[in-house]
Amino acid sequence: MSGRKAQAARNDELIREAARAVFTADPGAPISAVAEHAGVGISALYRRYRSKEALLQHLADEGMDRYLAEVERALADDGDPWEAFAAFMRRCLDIGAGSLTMRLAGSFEVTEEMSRKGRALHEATERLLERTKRAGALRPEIAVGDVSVLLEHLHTIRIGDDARMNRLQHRYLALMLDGLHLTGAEELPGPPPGWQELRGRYDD
Amino acid sequence: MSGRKAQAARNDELIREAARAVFTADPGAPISAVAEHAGVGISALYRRYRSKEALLQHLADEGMDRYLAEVERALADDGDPWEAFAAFMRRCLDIGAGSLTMRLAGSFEVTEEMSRKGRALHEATERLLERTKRAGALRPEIAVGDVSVLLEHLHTIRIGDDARMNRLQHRYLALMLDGLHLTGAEELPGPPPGWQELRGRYDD
DNA sequence: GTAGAACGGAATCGTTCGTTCCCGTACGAT
DNA sequence: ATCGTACGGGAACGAACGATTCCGTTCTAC
Repeated sequence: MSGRKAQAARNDELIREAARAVFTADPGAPISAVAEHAGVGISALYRRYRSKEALLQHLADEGMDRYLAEVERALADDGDPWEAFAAFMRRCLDIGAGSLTMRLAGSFEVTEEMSRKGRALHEATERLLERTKRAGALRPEIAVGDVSVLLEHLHTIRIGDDARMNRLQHRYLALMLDGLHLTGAEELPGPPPGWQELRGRYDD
Repeated sequence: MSGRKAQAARNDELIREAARAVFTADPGAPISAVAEHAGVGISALYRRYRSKEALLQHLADEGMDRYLAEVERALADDGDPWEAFAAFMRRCLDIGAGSLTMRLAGSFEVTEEMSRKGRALHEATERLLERTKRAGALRPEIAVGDVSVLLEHLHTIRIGDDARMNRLQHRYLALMLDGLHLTGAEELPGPPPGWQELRGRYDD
């Protein structure tokens, strides 16, 4: 329980958590800010990740996994399709899923593995949207890219402390969900953002 | 028409325009990017503004004027109140009003004059919202702070070239307007962002 | 032709940040 | 209790970036 090994194990977690929090708040944050937030020294960080880029890759990869888990959880939900979708969006907002990866766009090399995950994730989201539309609960013109953009931008709302910020993010999510649920409304302008457009930002 | 004086006058405009474009795209952009975008040298810039901060102040101030002009134009519109409000939001989106000032938050000293304008602007927006609500066209829980946050964040959507970007911004504005127009919906969570909260970001 | 306003852009001077290095410390085997 | 060692803290180093200044050039007005 105690001892160097225990501290090391605790630090593993501490560092992952701090990195997620710090880079979500500010994708361009210095690595020293992560160490500080985690309450450890810089070398504890470099012992675990070769470089800042390696840490970012790890974070993005982990973020994709979390997001995928949420989509699958929503797909497994047999209740009201709209409520399942809305709950999915709310959870994504809380855990930062679906946005970290995109906010980090351009700051690291994209591995083949991540590309593959990205596609899988895209398809799973597509299935969720399809199901919700079939139930007549979601505007038919909404595409996967819309979900990405919406989640990503909800996370950029950063006012007040963490609790207040979360509350405000949910306020605007609620507003958008109301808009998304409006199946009878006039069609939205412009085509939704496509796969290419969103991925394009990684290749700066 | 030609000559140094003419070029100087042209540069005045060129520089203002470039600064607006560049800092709207990236509030942290280097000053050399503005010069480059304007097609002038750096000294042309420093001849007009004492420092970067002075330029930012000028820009923010100008942005407030533009925003105020839009609110007043909307208040002067005697047609359908909802349509007047929606058109107001669309115009703000196009001219970058209501967002530049906030995106620059923290990067310069706020003058007393700007504080005063800020309050005036807040009150004018309040009147516009009130009128729209009285017509039963806007959710009653929407506050001025909501409009600020919404406009500000719509501008952070930056995908593709300028034309595409603008189109996407309008796509999400349309979605939100549908949400805002929904007077019968369940109340949004959390209190709206207040004057203090929004201004607080200037004092970093 | 010459003084002087405006320029363009290179040089300067800080600052910031990723990464490396060195040292102190506490664990755990003897 | 003690020594070897792995680990973490944080100062030091060097590169990159960007605001500001400086200097030589150009073009206008007289």
